[in-house]
Amino acid sequence: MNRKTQYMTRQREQLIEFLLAVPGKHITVNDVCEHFRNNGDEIGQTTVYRQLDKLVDEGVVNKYTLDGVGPACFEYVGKDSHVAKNSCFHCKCVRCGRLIHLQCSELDGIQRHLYEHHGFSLNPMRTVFYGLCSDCAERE
Amino acid sequence: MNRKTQYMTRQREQLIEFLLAVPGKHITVNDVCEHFRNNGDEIGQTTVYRQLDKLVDEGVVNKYTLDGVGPACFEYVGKDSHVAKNSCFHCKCVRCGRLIHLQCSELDGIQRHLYEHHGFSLNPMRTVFYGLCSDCAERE
DNA sequence: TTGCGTGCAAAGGTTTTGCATGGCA
DNA sequence: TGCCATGCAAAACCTTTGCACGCAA
Repeated sequence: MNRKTQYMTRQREQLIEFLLAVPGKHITVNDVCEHFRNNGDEIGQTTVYRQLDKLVDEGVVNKYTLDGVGPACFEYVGKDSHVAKNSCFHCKCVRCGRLIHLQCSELDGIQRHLYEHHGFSLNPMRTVFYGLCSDCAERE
Repeated sequence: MNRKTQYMTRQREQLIEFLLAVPGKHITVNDVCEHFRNNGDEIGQTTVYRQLDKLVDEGVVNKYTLDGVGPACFEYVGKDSHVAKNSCFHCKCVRCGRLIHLQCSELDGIQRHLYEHHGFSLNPMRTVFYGLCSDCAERE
């Protein structure tokens, strides 16, 4: 769709800088716009969408939609996210909405299994596990 | 939100019948509406949304948004989907869009691990693994 | 008869697109 | 200077809501 970026514009630079400053956070397009609006440096919403798309294409930013509801979330994952060195998984509680980050070596087994037995190269950063967190499971 | 259903209306009956007729398929609200439009039996879009919501609440239908893009998909999973006997997982290729159904007992281990070590009750039916299918991985 | 279900129309929220202008290399 | 990037406005989409009417039990 959007493959290559050629120019380093002010907007692109500031967007990347912002994403780098909030590692592990899930940022929406609106978050980005508000941040810059509050800082005096406006960036058009359309531009944010387009630059984020590019960063996703380039593989340095990750996009997910939590539970298929609401706006998409973005997260900077770095230049070598395709190297499975940072296999952080996400669990999302479908009841209370809590998002849990898991950095668990055990789960890497899934990745290996999917690859070896099903020929599927899992991208952990893009995958969200849905279910119930312990609190909500107790309450059910 | 919408908890209990009381009435068995024509619309509800036909919707369920339709879902039962396409097991394993991922149906959108639009698919449902079109199907009935072509059959002379119209069902209002709003009603489809509302009945599907109820069926999801009741646990007999499953909802997902593939890759956070486009409309939500629904699939009939039956009355005892909460019993983990039918742990079908889905893998979605982020490149070609292919959707792969996996019925693999090995993957049940994930479920157990998440529960025992992280207190998280995974709902396999709602979870989609993202990554690359073998064809696309080869091409990269 | 009661109150849930239906469906139209409208609103709401997110994302995309067209197009003229701006700015990097 | 040549293109890509920007950003406004508008359109496109998907989904939800308000409200009057219909209908199952």
